[in-house]
Amino acid sequence: MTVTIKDIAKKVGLSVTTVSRALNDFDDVNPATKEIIKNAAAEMGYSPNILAQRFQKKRTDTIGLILPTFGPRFSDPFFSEFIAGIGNTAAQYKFDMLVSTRAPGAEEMQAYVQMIQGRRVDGLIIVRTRKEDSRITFLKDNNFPFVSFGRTEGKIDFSFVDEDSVYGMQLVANYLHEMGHRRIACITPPDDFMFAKFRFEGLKDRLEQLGTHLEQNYIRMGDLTQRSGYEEAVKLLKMPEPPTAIVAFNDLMAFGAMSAAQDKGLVIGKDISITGFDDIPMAAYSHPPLTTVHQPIYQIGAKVCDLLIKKVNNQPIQEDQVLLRPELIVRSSSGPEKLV
Amino acid sequence: MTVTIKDIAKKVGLSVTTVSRALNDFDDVNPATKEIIKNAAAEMGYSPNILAQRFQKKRTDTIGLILPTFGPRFSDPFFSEFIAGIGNTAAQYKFDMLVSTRAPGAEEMQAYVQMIQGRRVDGLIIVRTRKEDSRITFLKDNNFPFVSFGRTEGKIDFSFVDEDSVYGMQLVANYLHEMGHRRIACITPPDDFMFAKFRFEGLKDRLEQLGTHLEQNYIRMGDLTQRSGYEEAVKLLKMPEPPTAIVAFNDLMAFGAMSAAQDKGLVIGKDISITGFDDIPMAAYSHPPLTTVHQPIYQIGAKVCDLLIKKVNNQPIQEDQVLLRPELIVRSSSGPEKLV
DNA sequence: TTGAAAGCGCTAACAC
DNA sequence: GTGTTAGCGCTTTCAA
Repeated sequence: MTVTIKDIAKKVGLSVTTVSRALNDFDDVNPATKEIIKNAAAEMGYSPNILAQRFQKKRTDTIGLILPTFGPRFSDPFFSEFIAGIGNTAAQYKFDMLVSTRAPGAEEMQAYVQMIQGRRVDGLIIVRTRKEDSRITFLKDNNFPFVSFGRTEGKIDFSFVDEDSVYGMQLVANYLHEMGHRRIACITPPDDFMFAKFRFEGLKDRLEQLGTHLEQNYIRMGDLTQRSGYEEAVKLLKMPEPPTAIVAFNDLMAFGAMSAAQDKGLVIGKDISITGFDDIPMAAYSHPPLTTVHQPIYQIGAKVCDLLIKKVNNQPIQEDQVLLRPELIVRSSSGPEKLV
Repeated sequence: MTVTIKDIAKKVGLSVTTVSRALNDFDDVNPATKEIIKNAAAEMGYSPNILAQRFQKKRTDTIGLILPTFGPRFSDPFFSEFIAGIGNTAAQYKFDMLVSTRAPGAEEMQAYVQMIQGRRVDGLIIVRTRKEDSRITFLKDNNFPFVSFGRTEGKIDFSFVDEDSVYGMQLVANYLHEMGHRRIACITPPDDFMFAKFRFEGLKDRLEQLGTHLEQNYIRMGDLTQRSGYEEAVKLLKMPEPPTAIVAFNDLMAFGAMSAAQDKGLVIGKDISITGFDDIPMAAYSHPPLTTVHQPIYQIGAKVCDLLIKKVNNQPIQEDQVLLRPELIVRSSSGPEKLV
């Protein structure tokens, strides 16, 4: 039998109310009484029934995260770090984190519906925003607290943390152009991902400002996995006039592209330049180390979580739309242009 | 105002009891009545208050997972896939998944204490078991349902799913020996990880059976990250008589070791053989593709979750100690011995 | 087949 | 400073 405040009340000969207030450190309880109660509680091994507390307070002290997955082998180092950022922050606030995994689509939306109508969580975190994001529309319509990692198309009237991908890609464009590259290809994810759009814009527009055109057949679409980076790079390298630089829109695809180039016997950083985006820990230890745009994923996770919990708690928030400036990390997967 | 069964009862002119039973599909309710109630519920947009249900039933319908992390950059592709396996299975059972991230140690144990004494979850999943695993001792002592991915030292009287790492490493040993390798090094994680112990045993014992000795200074300790694989490999390659094969105990460290070898100008698979363990998706797309032992992480996650939920639900379980036979995947990071 | 009533463990008006 | 009382929304005896 677990011990309840009623048991404590009986033991110390006080009412449950007093016990409750003492345990919650209300200041209208006699310090002496408070101590008696607390001692008794400790002695009896009392710990509150969280289910009862939550039910009573209509609060779950839990935030939710629904990870969009593709296929069964969902293996993205990006997410584990993001989760760590959220999880550790949540723990500081004594919040729990509920995680679901769903492929984008109907089932995913259903998970959102369940989460909010069952009030399983007090707030939600959205990742990998899309141009028209039905998740966000839904949460706004239902007036449910959420913070997203990423923005959407159109007016943005919600809290988010995002990296300035446009700027990040401008750095890449500047860099490659400076290195003499003109035949530049890219591998993007499907462009309804908002970050894909920003990254593409940043790259294309800046290149054009610099007088270089991003050719249509140099634009390939992948799905963020290493495999697709490999496959698209193979196609690019088979072209009669292959690119001298490949800009992958995330590190995983960049790794795949590197493999493809190496399979062709090319020396990366010399014969061809390849860049990534994200700077996952692995990027520093690939062969060769990857030139990429750094994204502080852990900190972003922490910030998103912080904003959300403050929101849920009705704490004041100074800034609820955070745009971070990324940084280009030049490593040896890139270098001066060399026409093959 | 959210709608409750009381509201429905009022509307249809029946008691809350009947409404409750109808909604839960009890068969002692007149089918006609049942339909009326269900229609009303749907019409009014009723959805049960999960908090109340849970409180009442003393069940959370939630399973917990506390991920052991090291340092802030916790980026292990292994875990995202494992989480997906658990999450998708949990969803089928309509269970939620609570995830915490803690560095091993005091804080971690505290998280376990909180989880179980607050009854935040109905059951827990343990990952990366250690030789003497205080988490497992604790859960057993408290008679709390759990299933682990991995075993411990000594008598194992709890449910687990594990891969037969001993066997997996025997495959590696056989293979390398057959390829002519005699100077074989390995990079293990700290050996209080149970899987490290098994993998080490499998490698060492089999090699000895084959007449090859695993030399003491060829045994390096890493921390499962790419970085440490790199660093330890650098040391190995600097030795007067470097190994002709490096057996990394997970893929991430193998990748790091590959980088180190490549930095030295070695051609992997020719000048030196490097093998991993896990077969994360990336292993097939590294350069060169990694020879490794396949571990069906997604399925393991799914199985662990399945066992745990069955246990929590008191459903019959045919086999609660599952040992899977791994498979060696030979790719091009390894080949015949070549003395440098 | 249906309803009345109790209670899960906790918090919070309100009164004393 | 402390106690009385009600109630959160639901399930579940038990009786009708």
